[in-house]
Amino acid sequence: MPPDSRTTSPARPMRADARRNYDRILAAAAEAIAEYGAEASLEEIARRAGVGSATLHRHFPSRQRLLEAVFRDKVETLCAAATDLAAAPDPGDALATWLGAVARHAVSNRGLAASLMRGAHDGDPTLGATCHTMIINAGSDLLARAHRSNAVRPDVTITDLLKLVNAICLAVEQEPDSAAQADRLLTLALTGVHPK
Amino acid sequence: MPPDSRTTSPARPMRADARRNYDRILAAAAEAIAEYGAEASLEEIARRAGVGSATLHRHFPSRQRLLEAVFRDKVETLCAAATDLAAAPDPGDALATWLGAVARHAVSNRGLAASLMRGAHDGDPTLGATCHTMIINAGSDLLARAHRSNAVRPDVTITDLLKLVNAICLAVEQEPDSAAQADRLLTLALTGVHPK
DNA sequence: GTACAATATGGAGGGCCACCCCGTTTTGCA
DNA sequence: TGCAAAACGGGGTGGCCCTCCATATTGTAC
Repeated sequence: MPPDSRTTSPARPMRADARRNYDRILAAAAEAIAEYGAEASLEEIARRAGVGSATLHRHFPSRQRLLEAVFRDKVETLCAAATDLAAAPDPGDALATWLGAVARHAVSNRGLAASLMRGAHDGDPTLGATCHTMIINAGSDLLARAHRSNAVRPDVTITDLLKLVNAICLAVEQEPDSAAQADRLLTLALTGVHPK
Repeated sequence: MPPDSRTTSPARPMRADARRNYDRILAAAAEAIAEYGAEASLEEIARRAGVGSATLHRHFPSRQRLLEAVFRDKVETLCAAATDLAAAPDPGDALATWLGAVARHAVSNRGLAASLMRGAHDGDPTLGATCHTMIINAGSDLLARAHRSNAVRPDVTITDLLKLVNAICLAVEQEPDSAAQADRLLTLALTGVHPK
């Protein structure tokens, strides 16, 4: 969803060339991030997109903005999954399943975890719908249900859980078998280290 | 412990000027890392130490090497703590206490967590005594005792636990109340999310 | 179809960085 | 005290992020 669509009220529609470049940059960024992670060189992205670096910076004033644009649809998928799982019979299982899905996405999209974790307190509180807040909103309902059914300790917050998930993903990101490791550690963290 | 001490067999002792610069760089690095974290500029460190950047690079061929030298004594403190705790009455508590200490150190020394996590698989398997392996060795005994007393599930490894601790520290590193957050999340991860 | 103002572009350049080359200086031993 | 070996560091290279501004493109009003 480029920031064009005339749903966003006061902003004029993008000019054709602007939109074309916006899309190219996004595609190049997705490619580069998959290859190098969230720290991919912005100049390299501009080069791949065939635009000048100034154009990249005009469309995306910060790396964080670019990451959010790249990951937006993945995040929307996760939010949709949360909505689906809200109807599952066991609220505790539903929450755990969803957290697992978050971990899987974060692991298979290098940089997503880092992107999800930031955005809360560095700059741009003007931008309402960051990946960070979208995910938190999506998870909140799932956690509320789990709380109500007493599947989760009342003092545990959604921020706690997401921080844990993202921390784990960040930590295993460059291991060879990161998906398995993330799953293993997440399960460990959710169930604790004690036997049984 | 600069790599001088004539205990290390085949290497000649360092020349006086080399050793002086080595120490200066180390002090400047500790200062800069405390101020800016593990990503502190190497040129800035050389500048503070009053040496040329080439000298810094000669003594520490990679950032990782420098970090390890800076954190070595902190890591040794942690290893000593592990030895002490090996005599504690409750092996499960001892392990938890030690992991808490690791977390506290990692949080109060920006960059330590990242440093502890790397070193396993990127480059330089020649260098035997990295922070990483030192910590793992220290924790292994504690975990073995905990396993024997059935305080920890048998499939949990020390690598799991340390990865968890470091992941948490990495994640909360730039929050304002990182120490409290790290402690909270670590407890959560060790005990699980379920009530009671 | 044309003219023109608004909009978008990108190359060049500044400031910062990691890392390396190599002529010069310092050290320690004989 | 002489001198080879060891260490030093200024300066160069190339990469990065980001900004300025002269130029080119676009959409629209006529």
